[in-house]
Amino acid sequence: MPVPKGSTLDPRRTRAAILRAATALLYERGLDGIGVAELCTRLGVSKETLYRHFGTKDGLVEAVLEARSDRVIAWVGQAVAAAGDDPAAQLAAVFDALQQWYEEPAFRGCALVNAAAQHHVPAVRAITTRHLGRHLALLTGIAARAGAPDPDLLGRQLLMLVEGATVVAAHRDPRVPGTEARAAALTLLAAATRPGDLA
Amino acid sequence: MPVPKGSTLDPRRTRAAILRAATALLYERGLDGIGVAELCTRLGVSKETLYRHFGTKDGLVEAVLEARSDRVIAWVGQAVAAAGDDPAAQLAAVFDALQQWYEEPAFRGCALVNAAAQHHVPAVRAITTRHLGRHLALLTGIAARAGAPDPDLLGRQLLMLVEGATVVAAHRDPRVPGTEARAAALTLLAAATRPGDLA
DNA sequence: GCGTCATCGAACCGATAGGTACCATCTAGG
DNA sequence: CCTAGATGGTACCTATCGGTTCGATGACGC
Repeated sequence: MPVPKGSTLDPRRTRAAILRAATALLYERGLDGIGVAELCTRLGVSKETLYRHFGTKDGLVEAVLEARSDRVIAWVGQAVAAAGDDPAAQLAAVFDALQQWYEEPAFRGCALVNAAAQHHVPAVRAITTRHLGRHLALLTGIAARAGAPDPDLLGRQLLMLVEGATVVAAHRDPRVPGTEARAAALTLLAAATRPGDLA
Repeated sequence: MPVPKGSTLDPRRTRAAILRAATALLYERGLDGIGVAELCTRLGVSKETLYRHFGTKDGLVEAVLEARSDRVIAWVGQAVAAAGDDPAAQLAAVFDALQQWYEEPAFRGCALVNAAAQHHVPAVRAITTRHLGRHLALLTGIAARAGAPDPDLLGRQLLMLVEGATVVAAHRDPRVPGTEARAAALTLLAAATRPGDLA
C-alpha cells in the first residue's frame, strides 16, 4: 500500500525522520555495514523516497554526519553553559558529559571520526575536520576565559584529551576515561594558569 | 606465465612479502577501499596464492593488523629504550616518535583504531583492544618508574594523550600534535610526581 | 632426473550492492 | 471535488565483490 492511510505526507518532516533514524543505524552498523535496502526497510521508507531526498547514499551519509556534528556540538555547548562562569567548572562539565555519553550502551566512539576512518572521501573528511574545529573552538574559549597564556595551545591539548578519552572508551573500559580525562584536563588547566609552578 | 622464471618459491617469504605490501595498501585505502582482485595485482600475486596463505580476506586483514601492532609497539619500545633511564625523557621520546610518524606523508591515523572503526567484527576489535593494552602497559611502566602514586591512572591518561594526538594529527595539522601532547604529558607526569603542588 | 609443490593467469560463480523505473495509492491545497 | 505531488512496494539493472577452480609452468628436495 503506497502512502499508508493515516500518514502525514510532509517532505520536510519525512526528511528529518529519515535523518534521525538513519543516524542511529549508520552509527551502530558502520557506514558500509548496512545497505540502502535494509536501511529503507528499517526506516519504513521506500528507496525512491530516500533517493529523492538525498540523491545518493553518500548524500545521506553526509547529511547524517552534518546533523550529528551539530547535535554533538550543541550538546557539549549546553553542558558548558549550564556549568556557570568558572572556566574550570565548564571544563569539568565537558568531560562529565562525555563520561555520560561513554556509558550509553550504544556508544561506539565518535561518529565523525569513525566515519572519516571508513570513507576516505574528501567530503567526509572535511565534515570531520570541521567538527573537530568546532570542538576545538569550544575548548579554546574555556582556556581563554581561564586566562591561559596560550589558549590555542591549551585548547588543542584539551581536544587531544577529549578525542583520546573517546577512543579509549570505545576500545577499553568505558566507565572511567571521562572521569580520568577530566582530572588530567583540570591539571593541565591549573598548570597553564599557574605558570610559576610547573614547567 | 605461471611461476616467473627467476622467482624464489619460498612460502614463508611469499607470505611475508604479501603481508608487508598489503599492510601499506589496506592502510592507505581502507579495509573495504580495495578489493582482493586489485590487491593481488598490486601485490604481484595471484588470488590462489593469497587465499592459500590467508584463507580469506578477513584472515589477511587480521594478520596484517597483528603484524602492524607488533611493529608499532616494538618501534615505540625502541624509542623508549633509546631514551636512557629518566622516565621523563622516556615519555618525551614516545611523543617525539609519534610526531615523527605524524609527519610521514602516508600517515592516516592509527591503523588499528581505524580498522576497528571499519570492521565491527569482534576479531578486529579484539586486536585493537589488545594493541591499546600493550601501549598502555608501556606508558604505565614509565609512570611507575617515575614514582607516580597511581601509575595505572597516569598510564591511562597518557594513553589518552597518545590516541588523542593521533586523531588530531590525522584530521587537522599533523605538524604540532606530537610536540604539544608531549608538553601536556610532561605536565601530567610532573604534577603526579609532585602531589603537593596541584590537585 | 623426477615428482611434488608453489605459483600465475584467467575464467567463472553466486551474492549483494547502489541505483532506477513504474505504478498504485493516498494526502494536501485550492 | 480534483489535481498535483509525495510515498510505498516491487521488480529490475549493472557493477563489483569475495571466493573457487583449473590448467600450465617452473622451482626444489630427494
